[in-house]
Formats: sequence, C-alpha cells, structure tokens
Amino acid sequence: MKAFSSKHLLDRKESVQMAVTIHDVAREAGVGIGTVSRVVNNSPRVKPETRERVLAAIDKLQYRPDPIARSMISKRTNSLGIIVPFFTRPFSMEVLCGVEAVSARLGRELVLYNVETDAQRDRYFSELPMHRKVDGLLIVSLSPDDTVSRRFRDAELPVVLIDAYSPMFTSLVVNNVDGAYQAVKHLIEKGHRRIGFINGLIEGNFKFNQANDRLIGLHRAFGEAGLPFEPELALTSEWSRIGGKRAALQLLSQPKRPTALFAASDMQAVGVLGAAKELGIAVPDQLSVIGFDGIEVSELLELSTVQQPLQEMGEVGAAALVELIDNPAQTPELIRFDTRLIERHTTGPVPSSTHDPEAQALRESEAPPRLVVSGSTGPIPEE
Amino acid sequence: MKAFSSKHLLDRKESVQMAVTIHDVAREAGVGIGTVSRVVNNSPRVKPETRERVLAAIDKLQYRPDPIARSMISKRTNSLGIIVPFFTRPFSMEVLCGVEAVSARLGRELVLYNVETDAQRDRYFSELPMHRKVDGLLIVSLSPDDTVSRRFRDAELPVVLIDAYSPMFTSLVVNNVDGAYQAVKHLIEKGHRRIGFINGLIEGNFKFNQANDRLIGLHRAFGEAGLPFEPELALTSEWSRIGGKRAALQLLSQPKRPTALFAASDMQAVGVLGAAKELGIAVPDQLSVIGFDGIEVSELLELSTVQQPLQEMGEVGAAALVELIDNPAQTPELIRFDTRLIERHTTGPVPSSTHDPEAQALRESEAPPRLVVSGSTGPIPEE
DNA sequence: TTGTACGCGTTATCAA
DNA sequence: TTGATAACGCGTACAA
Repeated sequence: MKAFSSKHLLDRKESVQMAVTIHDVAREAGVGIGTVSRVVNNSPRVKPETRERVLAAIDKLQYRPDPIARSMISKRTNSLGIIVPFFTRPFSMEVLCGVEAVSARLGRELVLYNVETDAQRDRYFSELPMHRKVDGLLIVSLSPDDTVSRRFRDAELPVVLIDAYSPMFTSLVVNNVDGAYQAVKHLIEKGHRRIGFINGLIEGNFKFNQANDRLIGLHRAFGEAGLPFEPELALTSEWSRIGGKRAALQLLSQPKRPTALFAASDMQAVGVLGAAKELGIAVPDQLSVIGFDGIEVSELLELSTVQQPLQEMGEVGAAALVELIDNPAQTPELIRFDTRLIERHTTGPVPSSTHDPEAQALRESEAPPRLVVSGSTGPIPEE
Repeated sequence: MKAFSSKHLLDRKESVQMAVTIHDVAREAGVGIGTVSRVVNNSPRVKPETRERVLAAIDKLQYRPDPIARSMISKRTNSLGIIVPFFTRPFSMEVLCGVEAVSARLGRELVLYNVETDAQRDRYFSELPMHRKVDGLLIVSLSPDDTVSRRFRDAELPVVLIDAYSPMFTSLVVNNVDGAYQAVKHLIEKGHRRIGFINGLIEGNFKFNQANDRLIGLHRAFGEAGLPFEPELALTSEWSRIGGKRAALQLLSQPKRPTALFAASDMQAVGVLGAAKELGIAVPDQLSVIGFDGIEVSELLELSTVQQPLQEMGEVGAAALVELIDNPAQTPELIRFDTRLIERHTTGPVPSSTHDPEAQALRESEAPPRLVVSGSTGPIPEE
C-alpha cells in the first residue's frame, strides 16, 4: 500500500507536471537531499553506487534543478545582458551576432536591452546594477559616465564596453581616426580634391565620440595632402539612410559640388547613393562614395567602405565578459581593433568634366592649411 | 551609541553594496518585514503614516526588491523568451523588432534563443519548458511537433507561434499561398509566360510549410492563366542570397531561359539580381524579378516583392503572449495576416526580343494544364 | 560517505 | 493594521 500511495504521488507529479524537486528525487532514491545535490553538482564525494541510484531516480522523475532556486543561493543567473542602441541597425546587429554566438557556445542566456531613447538608457543604467538578473553586462556604443560607472563597479557587476570607452572597464574600440584617414586618403589618391563629408550626430555628451574621431581622421588626411578643409562641405546628420540622403541632397546641390563623398556610416552612404540616383548623378563616374562600418548591405550595394570587425568585437567582448565573470579580479583592458579599407565599385577617379579651372585656381591660391588637430577624443590613452 | 553602530552597519551596506534586503528596511523603519512587503506591493492595508516611514527607509537605503527572490515565490520571471532561427536574417530581425518593442513597452525582459541547428532547436524545445526562466515563449518559423507541444502544455508554459502553426497554441500565420499567387499573377499580368520559381528548402519535417504553400500559390496562378507548370523552371535552394544566386545561375543558363523569376524570399531574390548582373542580363528589361517578405533591403534594391507584415506579427505575437501569461485559460487562436504586393522596379513587361515563335507555338500546342492543387499544407483550417 | 539543518530574500498566512 | 512565521527549491556547513 505504501508503494501504491507513492505511485499516486508520482502520477500527480507527472500529470500536472507539478515541478519535481530535489526532495522527490531524494525520496525516490532513498537518500538525503544533500546527496542528490552532490550528484547533480558532480561532487566527487559520493559513492559510485549511490550516484547510480540517484541518477536513476533523476532520470525516472525527469528531475531538473530549478535555475531560480539555484540563483538564489549561488547569486549567478547564467545569463548575460547586452545594452545596445537600436539593436535593429545593421551595425548593432553585426555586434549582436558575434555576442550571441559565443554567449550560446559558452552556455549563457542572452537578454537584450534595446535602447532608443536617453530615458531608456538611463533607466537601464540605473536599474540593471541592482537587479542582478544577469551576471554581467555588455554595453555597445554607449559610454557610461563616471557616476554610472561607479554604480556598476560598486554593485560588482562585470561590464565590458564595445565600441565605447571607459577607463573603469575593459573596452573594445576601433581606431576611428585611422579608419576615416584611410577612407579620405583613398579618395585623395583617386585624385579627388573636393571631398564632402557627412558625419554622424554626436549622441549624448559622452567622452568617447566616434563622430569626432572620424572628423579628425579626415583632417589628418587633408592636412597630409595639403588640402583645405572647407566647412561648407562638411555636414552632420543622423546615422541613418535618410540622414545621409538629406545631407547628400544638400551637398550635391551646391554650385561647385564635391566629386567625392565620405559618409561616417554605411547607412548614410546608402542614403547618398539614393540621393545621387535621384539627382541623376552617376556613381562612381561623376561621384565617388565611400562609407564606414562594412555592414552586409555595403557588400550588396558594392559600396566602398572602411570595415570594422564588428562581429569579432562582439565575440571578443562576450568572451571577455564571461572570463571577467568567472574571474572578477581583473584590471580593465583597452583592446583596439583595426579597420580595413574595402574598395568596391562606388569609388573611382575624379571625373575629368569636373576639372573646373576656376576652382582649381582658387584652391591653389589658398595657403596650405594649418589644421590644429586636437588629439584623440576624451581619455583614450594613445598607444 | 545605538545610532552609532547602526550607522556603521549602514556604511558597510553602502560601501560594499552588500545587497540591502527587506529586513534592513524593516529595521530602519521600525516595522516588520511583512509591512515593508505590503508597501512595496502597494497593498492598501497599511496605515499612511507607516507607509511614509517605510518609503523613507527604502529611499534612504536605496532598497530594491531582489527579482530572483521574488521569482522564487511568485514563479514569475517577468521575462519573455523568443526562439528564432538565424535571428540575424532580415526576416527574423523584422519579427524580433516588433517583439522587442512591445516586450519593452510591457516591461518585460527579452531573452534570445537563436537556433542554427536542429540540435540547438531540440535542446531548447526540451529544456526550456522545465527551466522556467521565462514566463512564456515566442517561437518563430518553427512548428513544434506533438511531443514537444505536449511538453510545453504540460509544463504550463504559455507559447505563441509566429510564422508557424500548431493547433495547440495561438498561431500567427501569413497567407503564403495567396502571397505567392499575387506575385505570380503580377508576373503573368505583365505578359510573362515563362516564369521561373526559386523555392526555399523545407527545413525540418514539420507540418507547417511555407515553401510548399508558396508553390501551391504559384500553381494556382498558373492554373488560372492556363499556363503549364514546367518542372525544369522550378528549383529549390537555401533561403539565402547565395542560394538564390546559385539557383538563378542555373535557371538563366538554360537555352530558353525564363523571362521572369519568382523567388520565395527577398534574400534569394537579391541573389537572383546578383546572378543577372553577372550574366549581363538587365533587370527589368530582360528579366523580371520578384521576391517575397518585404524586408528592408528589398526597398533599398527597388525590388518588387510580396510583403509580409513581419513587424506587426512580432508585435501582435508578443502582446498575445503577455495576455496569455496574465490569463492562461485561453483557447488557442489562429490569426491570419495578409500579404501585400509591392511593385517596384525589378518587374516589367516581357522583353519583346524574347518573343520566341517556336516556344510560343510549342506552348500553344500544349493542352491546358489540369493541375491538382492539394489544398493548403498540413492542418491549418481553411477559413 | 551521507543526512540534517540552516540560509538565501521574498510573499502569503494567520494570529494579534 | 501589523508582525511573526512558514513556505519556495536549492547549496552547504556540520554532524554523524
């Protein structure tokens, strides 16, 4: 009769799937819960035959330890959080893709915190440290200020920054000034002298600033070639396709329009392409266009660009974070990635028809530019 | 002196950020933990002045209830899971975007389960029901079989299917056969008679089958127009760009190549465009191309396509899931979405040069086709 | 080697 | 209206 009632109990568990706990397993195997726990956690201190019995019970009851109860004790959730602005943007996607890959490979769950407004960002920045729903945080393209950084550190929540910088956390950054330099130099080498620049908006007032770095890179290339920087040829717009298009429309409507355009992001460059098409300007015959990022669409559109190793940064970032979680006592590291110029079919030699003698003379009469480049932005130490 | 020691305690909590618990608040406010809990959970049964005291203590100590401990008792995690194949694909992204939007709006966290292999899918299908790390699950483009479905139901884990079907769960599907019908009809109306079809691979042996439905839609349009279905003009490839390209290369190398190509996905259609370019075939002058999905790149490339309301499906799916979580006793619903034909610049009239008299004669000599269309796939009830 | 008891931070119950 | 106390399911000292 004892067996009978026990069977009934079993039935209840199985049919209603009322979570089977460690106690059920212990009872089934005729051991204490401590032993079951030891078996589950692969403790060596358990006699092989006992282990067998417990394993059998676990298998029979289909027991799975409750992760929540586990977290309660261990203070570990086995999941990673990622704060990323506009995760849907190709740029973010590439990073996310790399992050997901190693996160999954390392057996971590990934929880996505998408931010599209300052309020959202601030909310995540202030709440996440306390929540403890993730073991660590990846932050993409957002540089937390000192107050926030301290909050993360005080909460002892491991943080790794991707495409962002803070001296307090391991940061993965790309050499933006060199990337922009390469892009502009490429244009100059193609013979372009009248080069337009569409920069991205500075989002938030953070110290780490991709947009400014790219401007600096441009200045560097200009300076090297003895080209003047003409402010009316530099515009700033949203980091999006329509932003790029709007800026391009304006730039290309000027009487002496540029023969080449450098956009601070591929999506903006795509917008430029759209604008050129609308204006009946042939690319690359009448206009060269180069972007920045190296996202997938740039390949589709045969767009010349400066590629960032976005996926790789995601992978390295996730790996670094897990490493940091397992071994919290590490000093922050600054990891730099290099960009790579990819010449495709939107950049070519200057159109001969644009050899405007007047402009030429004008340009030559000007004094060589004495640009004061203010060094890299913010606190990123030079190598 | 009492105050002194208490202050020290406070310091410890503040500096090491050793989580402040409900007990600390209770002590600080001079009440029991029950009262604090009531205040936190907005229970009306607490005297206003007491509430004030507790609130003050909470604010002073910066107390935040621990979500894990909360889940422990409430069995709720406040987060949604989403199982999605190749989340990086534009198709999945659009859905994900919609899901994320309402998930965030409804204050839920979103955990991402990306699946790229059958093993991964099976692992999620078998483990997720037990884990209880999410309150509910969105499953995209994957139809769980009966065994798996039962497992979810037995675990009482709310599930909503997007672009997939099971009678056991609320399912959001798009009318694939009508979408394909629209696409092919569009081509036929443009005068095309020799229409190639690049279908996607059937992934897994599930009952719900997008690929087959699209084939049926094609058959329907062909039948209506009295067009023969020529098997050598229908190929199947991966749902990707290279898949589409490979198939197109083969189709377009035939002696009497098709004048129009219908691809079962936009990415495949993009591959077709690439193939055409490589072969020096002008689109749409010498070849019309139409895709399926309506993802963002289709707009960029001016690709004619059949648009699915992907984002909307994500939004509706997430909302339905949350609704289901809050109110579990609901009968599964089948929600259908309609597609929309978007004519852009890759489809045009038949090239006159292709008016091949021989082929024409051949075609006319054939008996009008008697196609037996086997009805919609699987168990989706007709409306 | 194994079992017991305690604690993790909540919420819920119940008596006061 | 409030406070003490029992769960929740697990890991882990500690005792046996």
